[in-house]
Amino acid sequence: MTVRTRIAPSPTGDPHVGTAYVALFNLCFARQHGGQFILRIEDTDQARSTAESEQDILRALRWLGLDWDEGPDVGGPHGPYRQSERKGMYRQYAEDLVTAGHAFYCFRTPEELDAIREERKAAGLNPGIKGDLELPAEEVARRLDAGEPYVIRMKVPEDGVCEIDDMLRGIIEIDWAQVDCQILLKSDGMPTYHLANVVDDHLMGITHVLRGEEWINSAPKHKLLYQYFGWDMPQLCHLPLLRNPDKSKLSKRKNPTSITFYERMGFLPEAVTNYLGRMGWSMPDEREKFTLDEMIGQFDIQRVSLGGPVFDVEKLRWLNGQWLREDLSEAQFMERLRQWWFNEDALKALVPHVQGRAEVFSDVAPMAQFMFSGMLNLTPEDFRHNKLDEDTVKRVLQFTLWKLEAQRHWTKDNVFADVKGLAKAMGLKMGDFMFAIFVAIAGTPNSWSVMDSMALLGPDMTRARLRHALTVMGGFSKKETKKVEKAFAELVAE
RNA sequence: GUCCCCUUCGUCUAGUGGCCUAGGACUCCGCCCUUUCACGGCGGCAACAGGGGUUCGAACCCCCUAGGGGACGCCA
Repeated sequence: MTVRTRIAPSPTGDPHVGTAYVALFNLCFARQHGGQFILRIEDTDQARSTAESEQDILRALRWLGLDWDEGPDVGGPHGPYRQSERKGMYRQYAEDLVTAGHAFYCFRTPEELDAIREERKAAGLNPGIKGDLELPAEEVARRLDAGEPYVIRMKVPEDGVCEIDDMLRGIIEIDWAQVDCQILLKSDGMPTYHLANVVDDHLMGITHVLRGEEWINSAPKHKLLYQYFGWDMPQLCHLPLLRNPDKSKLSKRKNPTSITFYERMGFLPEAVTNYLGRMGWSMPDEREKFTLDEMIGQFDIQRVSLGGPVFDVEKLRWLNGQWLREDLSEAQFMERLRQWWFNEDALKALVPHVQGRAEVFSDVAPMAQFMFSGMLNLTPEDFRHNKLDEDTVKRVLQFTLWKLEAQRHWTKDNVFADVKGLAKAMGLKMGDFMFAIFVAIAGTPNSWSVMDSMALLGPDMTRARLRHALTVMGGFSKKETKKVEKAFAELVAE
């Protein structure tokens, strides 16, 4: 048995707890059955997937103790999508399907497709693309010769029902009419997820796939591809999605979702993994605290409950407290604390800032406390400024947050450039602009360079504090948000 | 809009037809321990979405309704 977790870097590059969640269950399932657990990082969209963001995910999983087996295509820049020689391989598979009559060349432009989707939506149909995309053979040949850009799409039955066998949900029926003629090969010659997914899983001998519920609707495409190729299909299992407190799919706007945030916050990896294991799953004896090995030992996929669990940071904190108290000796506690943020390097980075400001050592802890804190205790009054009104202060915080969310290379210089650019675009003096940022990050406007603080605190904690500040300020109403988003777009465009 | 998935305390969950007067955990409240706080101990509040079936018997099986979520990209 070989089980794989497929990992795609998130658009922001943060290692997402949802990724770890799926990985955990794949790992437990594989280990429980004495099988292999393989990781594969894949993304055909080079713009959002960098070698760095891939490494960040691997590092986060390793931190959580989710060790994987070395498979033929283990993560990193060596993932199958990345290898140019394999680009040709995917093309070959796609063209084989064309030859066999299971796929066809399509020359429609994005504009034409949009029009078709609009039309279908207006007619009350699902907007998926179906049929009438295929051209007569001569026309295809003519356009191919003319060098027109094209994609390869798979053919899909017009009607009938596709049965998907899910390990937890039983048979799921989906009408073929709901399934569109999925693009297999993009016009740049890269495979889409759907093609690469099936080809890779087959080549790697994957027997079981545990993935998020969001994939249920594309399962028919995958099943059909297996049939077209004449390959055995892996067993599918769709896990529930982690949720925000408002029940929507877990997202960073409403919850900290980055694994590195929890690391920076001072959670123990054992506790985080333990907590993820309690999401939609329970030990037969219902105990709350257990190690990864204990979970593997007792693992039974049938004990997964299907309701989407709400990720509750409160309970995670409690569980972490249990680990801290019950599983660490004093020596171990001290050592973990050191490792966390009282290590040589972290303290060394602080010295240049505190040495010039302190008169006695007892000044150090008060002025540096925000470096060792999670969310700061702030009130709206803390943000009152003698020149800027409340709305402007909120905009400063919001714009900075948005700007920094897009920042993928977290260095002092880059952060500085982002902030300075914004201040200029808003027509504010640096000093006035920075006020709110200081309060949000350091809790007071009287601190050392907030750029240094942000660089030291890292992207996760910085963004979290900006979000927290915005929450303290009461945020924006729905209507305001629209206006503010527009203003930001104009600002950035200039 | 179309389709798919889901539904036990506010939250995480136990429960696979009688063991259910529905159990545990987080949160909250009270009491105890304690020079304070925390930890710990004890106790309390709090749920089977609604309606129909099937059955001697339903949280559990079936149907309908409602609610929530997801998918509908040259993203994954």
